[in-house]
Amino acid sequence: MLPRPGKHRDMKDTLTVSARTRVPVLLPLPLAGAYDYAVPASMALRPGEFVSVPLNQREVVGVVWDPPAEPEPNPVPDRRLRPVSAVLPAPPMTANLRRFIDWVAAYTLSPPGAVLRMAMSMPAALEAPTPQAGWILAPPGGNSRPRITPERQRVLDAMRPGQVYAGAPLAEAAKVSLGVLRGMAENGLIRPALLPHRSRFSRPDPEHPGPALAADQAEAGAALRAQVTARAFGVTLLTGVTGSGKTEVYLDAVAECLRQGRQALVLLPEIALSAQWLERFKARFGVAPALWHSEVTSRTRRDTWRAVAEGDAPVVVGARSALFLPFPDLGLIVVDEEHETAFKQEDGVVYHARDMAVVRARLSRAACILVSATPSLESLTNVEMGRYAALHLPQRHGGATLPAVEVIDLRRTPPERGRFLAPPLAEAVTATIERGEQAMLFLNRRGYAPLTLCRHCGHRLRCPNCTAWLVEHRAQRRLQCHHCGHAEAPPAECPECGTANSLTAVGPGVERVLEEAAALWPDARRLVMASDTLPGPAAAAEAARAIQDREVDLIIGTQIVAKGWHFPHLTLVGVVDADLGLAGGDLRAAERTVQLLHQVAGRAGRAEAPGRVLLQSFSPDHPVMRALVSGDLDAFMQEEAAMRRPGHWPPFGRLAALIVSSEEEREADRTARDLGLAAPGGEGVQVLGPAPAPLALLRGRHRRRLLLKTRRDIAVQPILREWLARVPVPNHVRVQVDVDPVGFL
DNA sequence: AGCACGCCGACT
DNA sequence: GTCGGCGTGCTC
Repeated sequence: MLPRPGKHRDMKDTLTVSARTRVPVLLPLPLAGAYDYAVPASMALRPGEFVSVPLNQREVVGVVWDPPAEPEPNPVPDRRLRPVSAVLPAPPMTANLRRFIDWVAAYTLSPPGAVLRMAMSMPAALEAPTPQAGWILAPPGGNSRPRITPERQRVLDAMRPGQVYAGAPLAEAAKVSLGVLRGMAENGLIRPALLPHRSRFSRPDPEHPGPALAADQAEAGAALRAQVTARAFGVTLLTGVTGSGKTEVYLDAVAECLRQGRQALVLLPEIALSAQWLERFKARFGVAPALWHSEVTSRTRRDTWRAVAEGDAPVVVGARSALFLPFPDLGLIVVDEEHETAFKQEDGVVYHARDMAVVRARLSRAACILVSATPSLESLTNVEMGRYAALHLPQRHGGATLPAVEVIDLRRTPPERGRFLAPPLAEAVTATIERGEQAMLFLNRRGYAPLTLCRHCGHRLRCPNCTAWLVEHRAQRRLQCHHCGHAEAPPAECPECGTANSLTAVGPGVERVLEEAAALWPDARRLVMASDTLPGPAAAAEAARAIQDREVDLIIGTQIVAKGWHFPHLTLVGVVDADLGLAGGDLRAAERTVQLLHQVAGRAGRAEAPGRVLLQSFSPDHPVMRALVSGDLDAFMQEEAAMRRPGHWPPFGRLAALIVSSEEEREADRTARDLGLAAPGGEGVQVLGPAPAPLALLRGRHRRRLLLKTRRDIAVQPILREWLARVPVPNHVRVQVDVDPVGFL
């Protein structure tokens, strides 16, 4: 019996062009890899194309991925493949962004689709840019001669050949209704056409007369420009104290990148994306850059994504997620405040944006500039090893000098009982305000008090879901957990022993410092700056303006005051608790404290008036305090290096953390123990733990932690992959992998 | 990540 | 007797 023609054709297709009729499609879902789909004969697909494909009962947008280097061991048979539904009218994803996504997935041990999802956080951008937005004159010579009414004539008179008109203005100009236009379109007199899309992103002008550069700035700028002109990968660490003009120097490199016709990306920690920074950009280039961060609304997100993909947004300034934008020709990535831990994404795909920026720059053959007044030991070590170039700006400009830093020994001059400002600090604030200058009190703790205690039985109010105290927010009359969002009303009596009026606030938060300040300086104009008192960039910008315009005498703030601000009349900074960040066994506690307090100190004395910084501490001899007083951060970092090198701690070795978590404590313990028993070993490989994670209970999940530490020349990923494959993980138990952990998790 | 299937409590 | 809770498992 002859085969049926249809069937015969099917087989021939399968046999002869199967290699071309099957494509891998990566979906923005946490699946193990790309799925294969059949390509309809009418469709030409290349890697990078955005496509819509069926998945289960729904349609999902994905990206045609590259064929695997070696064929899969047991592929889904052709017959079971479902066809690609449609190709979306969007610029295809470039090969280098695809390589970047693969690289990040492999490095962080994340499913590639989870990484792809970060590059697809703008679904609407993939649709055709609103079709039929306008009208154009149809070419003459149609078969039928439609009737030309006076109304239609007026429309024809209002249009010039080849030009596209938006409907509403055209109808208005011709004094007709929109219905007339529709009728004319039906009769072939006019045709729908896309309006030439006016980009909402102005091109920054590299030749715009920006601020003049001092000699040292110009020299550093020239070195960076040369790196951009080379059109090759390279990393430079740009350092210099606050006020030395690092921003103007790297903007000079951005200008060079624009002259080269390539795109530039500036990454900032979210909180440093201030109005003041944007002003400096505008001063240099005449226009604002495209912005990309979590608060950019969906419409702007869509337009920005599309503009980036089409090369219409030459400069993007954004938070870490901007790394996954579809730049077709990225020539420069700047990571400002490169030491900031905010660059580390802790949920979902766990990655460090500074490190991934270097990778994306390498894949794009772009220059990369890491910028900081207080560079990370990682970057300093990379300079020392010759992997990164280094540029340093030694002096402050505008005649300003570095502030004098002193420690107030809280053991010798303690504050009054129940107070938190020691007499020397209070006196300094009084004197500063009396001189008509501004003072700032810094305390990196929100709310009124970090702990509430029963005076009768000693009970402490804890979060029911986390290993954490509830923080009192007196203004809102709430007790809050800063880890899970749990909030409750302050109880009238102790929940443990039932004693009334026995609960007492222990320790200060900014609200409590404000209370003390109100008592000490009732006439001073006070302003609290914390993430919960400044909801959004507009409020922050208004606060900054009020401070610049001297409407404020005393600023009380958490770490959001540390970055990106220029307060010209601020001459005194008091750090209420300089020891705060040092508690806990964190590897980088000292480094981070120095960086944060140095940044805060840098707020003081930026204009003519010299600045003064007072650190309240119980351990004035701690290396951190000594480093801040002497200002010799280089020596401090060398001591840090000397402490970490012998044990192969980062950056002299590699670290990966496994966080095992479960709602059932026993399950978490059991899986953590099993992982511990199956731990890899050998020369240069060590596993620490399991141990309760620093937050042993978080959001109702019990957490255990293991740390894998290896020599620097040993990659952790293959070891982790084999290790995890050996240990079965029960349902409801999660094992989160964190390669290069920072902070304690 | 969705969306189905599947097996146990309060309703017309 | 059904509607619906969300546990678990699959998607080329």
